[in-house]
Parts: sequence; structure tokens; C-alpha cells
Amino acid sequence: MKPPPTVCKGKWGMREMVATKIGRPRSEKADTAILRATLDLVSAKGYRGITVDQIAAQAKVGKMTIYRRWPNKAAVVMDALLELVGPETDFPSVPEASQSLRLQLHLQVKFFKSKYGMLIRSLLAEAQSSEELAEAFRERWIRPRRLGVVDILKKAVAQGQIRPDIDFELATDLLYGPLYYRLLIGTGPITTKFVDSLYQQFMVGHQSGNIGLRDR
Amino acid sequence: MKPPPTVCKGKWGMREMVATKIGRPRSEKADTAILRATLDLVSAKGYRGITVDQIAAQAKVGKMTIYRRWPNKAAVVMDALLELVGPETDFPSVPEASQSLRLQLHLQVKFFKSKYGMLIRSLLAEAQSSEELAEAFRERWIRPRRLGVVDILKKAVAQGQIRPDIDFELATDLLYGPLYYRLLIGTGPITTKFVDSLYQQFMVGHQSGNIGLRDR
DNA sequence: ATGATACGATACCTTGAGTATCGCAAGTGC
DNA sequence: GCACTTGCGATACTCAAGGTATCGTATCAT
Repeated sequence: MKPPPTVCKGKWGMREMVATKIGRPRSEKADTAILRATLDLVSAKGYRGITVDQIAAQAKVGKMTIYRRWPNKAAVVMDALLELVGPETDFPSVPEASQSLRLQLHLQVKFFKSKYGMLIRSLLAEAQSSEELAEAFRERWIRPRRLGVVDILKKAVAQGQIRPDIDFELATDLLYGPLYYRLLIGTGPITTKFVDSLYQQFMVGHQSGNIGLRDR
Repeated sequence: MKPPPTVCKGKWGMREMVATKIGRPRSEKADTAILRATLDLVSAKGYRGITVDQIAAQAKVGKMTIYRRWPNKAAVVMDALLELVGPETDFPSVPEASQSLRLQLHLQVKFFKSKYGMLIRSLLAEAQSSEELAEAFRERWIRPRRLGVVDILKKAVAQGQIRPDIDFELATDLLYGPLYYRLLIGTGPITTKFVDSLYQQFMVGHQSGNIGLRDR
């Protein structure tokens, strides 16, 4: 009847239980083994292509050890993404902000084409049927990255490369919407040429000097 | 041992069995009842929120009657979308092609915000784990609509509203990528203002007279 | 009427997420 | 040392849902 001392119920953030002082401590090794196995399996076969039992097996861990840390399968995958993905898509440090933006778009392409692309696709798919996951994905994955974009756009404005009347939210959608579109729908490959043209079109519309629709 | 005379195996297109001349004919009523029930249920509760048994119950039909026509749940939903969606998002007939494009974007917004938006989200989500469904979705939903976009863009070029050096595929991604992005990720609402700004930015980059990036 | 197929209903199979429990391991406090 | 508490791997289990099989009946062509 009594629930196990520490079970993760309904929490989507990383397993952040209050560290109890008594009893056997959590195994740090198990944590990383689970996340590692999850990352490998999901990126290889996709979210629906694997089972929690497979994760447990590959991590050499009991299934309960997983559910003691995360409330469900999606939460594990989410944390696998957040914990193991380093600064692959950080904005490169170059003097010109607009160039940093352009280079970051290329990093984003590389990221989407890597095995991590499957993680994004999987989570986004699952998020369509779980408002809870959708919320977590927006807050923990999308939002921080969008803040980074706005940040660099503001620098570009300050450096006079982009018009000051820019709508930052819209601009972010214009830049990354087409990338996610191709990632999810697959109408065309996400190529270097594609992202170059994307950037180019964006700058035509936003750089200083182009005021807007010309008179006709 | 012998399989039922006519069962739908692996076919994703609409139930298009060769009309056998003998035996009891397929009930046309059942077809529409199933599609109708599917549409109503999925748009209300989402793909994962309903079961095939519920569809059968609401359509007052045996479950086998469904699986005799479609190979799986996703295929039913796909056909429900394609069969019951009329020309809601056709390009309005107005003299200026660029205006037709603008008006169609507004129709698209209305469509995404209607109950059909849930169908698109659902199918796209499921398609992430089924290359077969992804293919069907691209060919039967995305592609025809993209052809319509390219068509109207060509008219706009012919009418001198858009530069002739436009990349049609890229342009389509630029226009609809951000819409799908918001539909699926939900970073912001899909408003009239949003789509107006989207169109405006697009035209700044593509209308005749703006040649490209200015010198710096 | 006969033969073939579709029908609704129901029981069934299978897979996989999530739970419960058992005996053992690894810590803390005395 | 010893009791106490919690985590561990393993295993068995529950349950929901997609998909299949079958039964008796209904509806067509000939």
C-alpha cells in the first residue's frame, strides 16, 4: 500500500528529488547509463521503434530504476536530449552578428541531419498528443534557443546590419520555421544551399536600407 | 485459413477494391459513416485520444467493416481528411495573383485554427514513426497544395508582381514553414496579424524591384 | 434457390507502457 | 558490530489499444 520512498510522479524536469540523507543513495552511474542508452536507441530507431524494456536492457538496469527517476518514456527522451546535447548549436563568436546568425543556421542544419534530428522529430510528434510534453518541449528546448536568436538579432540591429523596426518573434519564425518544416515533412533535403538561400532571403527583407514594400 | 474475400492490405489510397460482381456489395453508407465519425472524433480529441472501437461504435459499424476498407487507423484518418475537406483552402479568384496568395494564406490560417488543424497535427505526428504514412501525407496532402502555390507564384511572376528569379520551392517553404511551425510547436498564436506580417516580409524579399542584398 | 460476399457483434491475440513485489545491496546512525 | 532506510536488478503482473478471427445473418447476381 505504501508507495516506494522516492518515485518520480508527474515531474518533467530532470530527476531532482530532494537528496534523502538516509538509505542507499541513487546510483549516478545508472542515470548516465539510462540517458546514454536512450539517446543511442532513439536516435537509431526512433521513439516508437524502441521500448522502455530495451532501454533498461541496454543500460543494464531494472525498469523500475528508470521509472523511479522519470514519470514516463517521453520524459526520459527529453532529458536525454537536454543532458547530452552540448553547445552544438550555440552561436559562433564572430565580430558581425549577422554572420554569427548565418553560421548558426548552418550548425542547425548539421544538427538536424545528425542523429539528434530524430530526437527532435520524435519529441515533437509525441508532443502533439500530450500538452504536458508540449509545454516541456517549448519551455526547455525551444524557448532557450529562441532567446538566443533574439539576442543575436538585437546585436545585429545594434551593429546596423538589421533594421531596428524588426519583429523579433516573427523573424525567429521566419528563420527556423522552414527548417523545422523540412525536418518534419521532408518535402526536400535540408542542404547548405537551402539554408544559404533562406538566410539571403531573410536579409533582403530585414537588412538596413530596405525600408519595406516599395510603392507601386 | 482462407482470408476474407476482400480485405485491405497495405493499401493507403482510398478503399479502391476492384468491384466484385458477385456477393453482397459494399455499403456506401458505412463508408461515409466511418469517415464522418473519424473526422468528428479525431478533431475533437486528437488521434491518440480515440480508439478504433470508438470510431466503429459512433459509426454504428463493426470494427471489421473498417479494417476491410483501410489497412490501419492512420489510413482512415488520412482519408477522412482528404474526402471530407472541400476547397476550403483553394486560392481565391482575384485579378492580382499576389493578392490571391495573400488571401489564401488567411484561408490557411482559418483552416489550421478550425477543427481540421487537429487532423493535420495528428497525421504529421504519426508520420514521424511511419515512413509509409509520411509518404502518403506528402503525396496526397502536401504535394497538391504546394503545386497550387507554385502555380499562383508563376502567375504573380507573369503579372510582374514578383521577381522572375524566384526559387519556387524555397518560396513555398518560406511561406508555409512558419505556419506549420506555429501549428506544431505552438510558440505563438496563428493570428491574422502574424500571417499579414509573414506575407509582407515575403513580398519585401520577392517583389519586382528589390534585386537582392544591397552592397555594403 | 444457391452461391458468394458484406455485415454487426464478439471474442481473441499481441505489444508495450507502467506498476508491484521480492530478495539483496549500500548507505546512515548508534 | 547492528538496526534501519532506501535503491537496486529481476520478474511477474495489469491494462489499454491496434489488429485478427469467426459466427450467424443480410444482400446481392444468376
